[in-house]
Amino acid sequence: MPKPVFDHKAIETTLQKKWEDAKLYETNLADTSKEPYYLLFEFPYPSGDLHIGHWYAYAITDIYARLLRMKGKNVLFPIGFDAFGLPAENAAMKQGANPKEWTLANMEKMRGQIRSIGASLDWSKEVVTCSPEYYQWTQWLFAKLYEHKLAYRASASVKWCPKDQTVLANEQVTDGKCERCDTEVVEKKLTQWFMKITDYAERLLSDLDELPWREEIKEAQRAWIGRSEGAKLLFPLGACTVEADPIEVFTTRPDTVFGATYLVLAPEHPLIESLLACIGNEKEVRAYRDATARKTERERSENKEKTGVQLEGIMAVNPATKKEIPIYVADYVLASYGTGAVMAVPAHDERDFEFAKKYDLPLIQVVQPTDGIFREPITNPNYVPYTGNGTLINSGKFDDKENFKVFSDIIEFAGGERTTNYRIRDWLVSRQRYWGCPIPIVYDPEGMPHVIPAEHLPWKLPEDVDFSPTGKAPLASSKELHERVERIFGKGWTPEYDTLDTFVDSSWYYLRYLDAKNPRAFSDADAMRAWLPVKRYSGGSEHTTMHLLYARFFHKALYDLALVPTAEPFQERYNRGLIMGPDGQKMSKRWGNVVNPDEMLEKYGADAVRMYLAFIGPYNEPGHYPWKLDGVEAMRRFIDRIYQLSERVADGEVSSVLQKALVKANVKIESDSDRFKFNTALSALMVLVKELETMESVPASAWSSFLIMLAPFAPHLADHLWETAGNEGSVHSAKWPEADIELLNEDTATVTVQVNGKRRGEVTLSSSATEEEARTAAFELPAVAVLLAGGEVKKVIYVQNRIINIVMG
RNA sequence: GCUGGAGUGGCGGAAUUGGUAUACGCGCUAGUCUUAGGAACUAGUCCCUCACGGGUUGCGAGUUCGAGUCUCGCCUCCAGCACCA
Repeated sequence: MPKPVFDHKAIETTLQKKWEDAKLYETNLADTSKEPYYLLFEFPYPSGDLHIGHWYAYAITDIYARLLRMKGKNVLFPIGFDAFGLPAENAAMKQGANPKEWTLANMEKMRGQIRSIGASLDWSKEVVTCSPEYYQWTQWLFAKLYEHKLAYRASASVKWCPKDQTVLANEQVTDGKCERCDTEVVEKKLTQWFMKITDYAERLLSDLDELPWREEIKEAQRAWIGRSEGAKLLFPLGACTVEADPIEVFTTRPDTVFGATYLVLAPEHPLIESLLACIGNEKEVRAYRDATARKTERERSENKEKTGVQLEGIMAVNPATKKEIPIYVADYVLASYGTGAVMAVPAHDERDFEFAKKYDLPLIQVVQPTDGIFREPITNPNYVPYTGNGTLINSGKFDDKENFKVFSDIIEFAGGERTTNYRIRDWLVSRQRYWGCPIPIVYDPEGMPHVIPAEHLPWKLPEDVDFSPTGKAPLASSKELHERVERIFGKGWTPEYDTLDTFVDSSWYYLRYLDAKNPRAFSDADAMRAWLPVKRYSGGSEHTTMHLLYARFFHKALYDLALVPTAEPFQERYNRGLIMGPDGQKMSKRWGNVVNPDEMLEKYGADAVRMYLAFIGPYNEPGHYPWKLDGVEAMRRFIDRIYQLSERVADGEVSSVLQKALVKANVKIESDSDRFKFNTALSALMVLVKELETMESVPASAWSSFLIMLAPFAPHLADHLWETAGNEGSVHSAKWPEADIELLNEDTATVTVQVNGKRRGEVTLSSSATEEEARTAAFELPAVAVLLAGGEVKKVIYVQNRIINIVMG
């Protein structure tokens, strides 16, 4: 007779409908009788193709949501769509679709696919960033930031993606390429909208210390913010026919200023233009400037050989030595960092050394190493620049002092000031694309920007638009938008054509979940007080220096405007791993290794897919996991074994052995799940099932406890068996069994016996056995006795219930 | 190059945080059932050895009664940053 199997096709969708009809997962945010727990994952972009990775994101966090609910927490587990963005526009151009319709259709399709995995999501709070109900508040918040000078318009050299025909934020450029399409970016000087994230650099950095995030994530953010302490020093110009301010440099090594033998300006340094008139080699300098302007930053850094041109006929004065030193323009100095000018200390800086060698510039050693290690002297051709600490020489009155002890004194002596510099640049938020949130700004006839008053929000995205990207923002082609602006603001007024980067939309969506339908405010103050910060936030590693940084900035800015009650948005952060194709490669149509999620569900069922994903590895660290059918089949077997086990359920007493097994599983599932280690939690469940399988009949009460523990992992199977076992309601409304840890205290314990640290056997002792008793028992072991005869016992180490180690001479 | 994280069976990964290394699962081997199975079930499965034994957590040292876990040095992989002054 064939064994019965779990008929997932018939059962899973029926149960999902039942849960939804019962509104089982709609969280009452005002319910204060239970402790709130805000569990969040990064909301999806509606690309239209659901990836197994989506389920990995939702189904595995769902395990925890279900567990917490059964443990009596009021759990907020919401979902929405990050619905503005480029792919919609690209599809529009390719297939002639309308970006809005394309997006809405994809969302509808994905809602069904997401639902089919059986996650306990609260859809009633769904947030869609491209809906006017949402983006009016993105605009409102932008206006707030603008009023407080945290959003501003400025001309700057920015990164431009030639393929996507839009500017990009620095964070969206990896290795000189567009994050999205991998095209090499170029620099352009453009007037754009920025957010003043640099104002928050220090707090974004120092507040990391208090966050219980993985060091990896925190370090990546620290590196991105890139704080360095140093000084600003002024180098006045020598004789020159034009009146010019001193050249300001930033240095982290003011202690080496006596060794600065030349200055270098970045090719884009504004001073060069005003000096061109009084330098001897104007043509040459212009030519060099133009040549570097044509290169991308990447091309500049790839060129290992340093290049530059001296500004002839003009000198700067070293403020420490008062001596005149030459000035160069060279592209190894970046205009975007510090002051765009550096003092070169070739004796103690590798880059300056390289440049000085090429152009035969003088080296002055000012730091003498004191570590006693032999190094080539500076007069030797093999000299390598020494960048460490030591004793100062050739430094006037600072000679013989330790360099790091006189930092401040030297800065003062040279007339400079201490400063801190950050690598991070202001966040560029405007995009020359259609499918994004319109920037709520209009320009008066003089071209001055004005924020659009709140009564005109949502400032709607026009529909009569030519999407094709020409480098000019598509919104410029809208007749309706022009008419709207003139109608409301007057003749000669013009709209802002750029839209906001989607990362602006996603910087506050977790606030909107708390009051998703509110037409009067972006969120509810009481709800924010009760629910923020988000307790646990799960997402992808790729967002460490993008979304995660932006959202922290945005939140802090709102905090300063008293709009949110906490300084940080997310308490805990977990970066999830990646589900790869069966071949271990990233799933891609190009490799033909894309796993169709719907087929998996059809064949194995949602519970098997869920459990496979849970078991694949620890969820609290980002690994790369190939999708293996063998693994899914194993979970399918496990499900059927449980299903078959249900036929043995009968009335009866729960033995103490079984009781212990239940408690053990309970404790492990709880503690492992708290650490997002669902793989080991599930293994505890497997051990318990093995235990149950050894029994002729499974007592009904033990079976119910088991089903509750199974419920987070296999919600359909558990609820179905809960019902067939004759229980009331849904297993998902049941209470998690209280673990009686006392039961785990065994009367006896197996104690390992070691001689000189080597395992020689084990003895079973009462768990309260004294050292004396353990010793006696251990000495009686034949394997031990043999060794005892050959020597003298020097020491005995006894760890109760664990180990006894006999140390012999 | 700098910074951070990590190296455990054929594979994904366990190890109460210093106390029986390899849980759980995959794969593999043998068997049972079957006309057959790439189904299901049962048993075995770190390495060397017929065995007795011995060895094993990237490599080498150290601390300790005892080290996968702590310390130091090296190697390798992953990630972030990278001409950042």
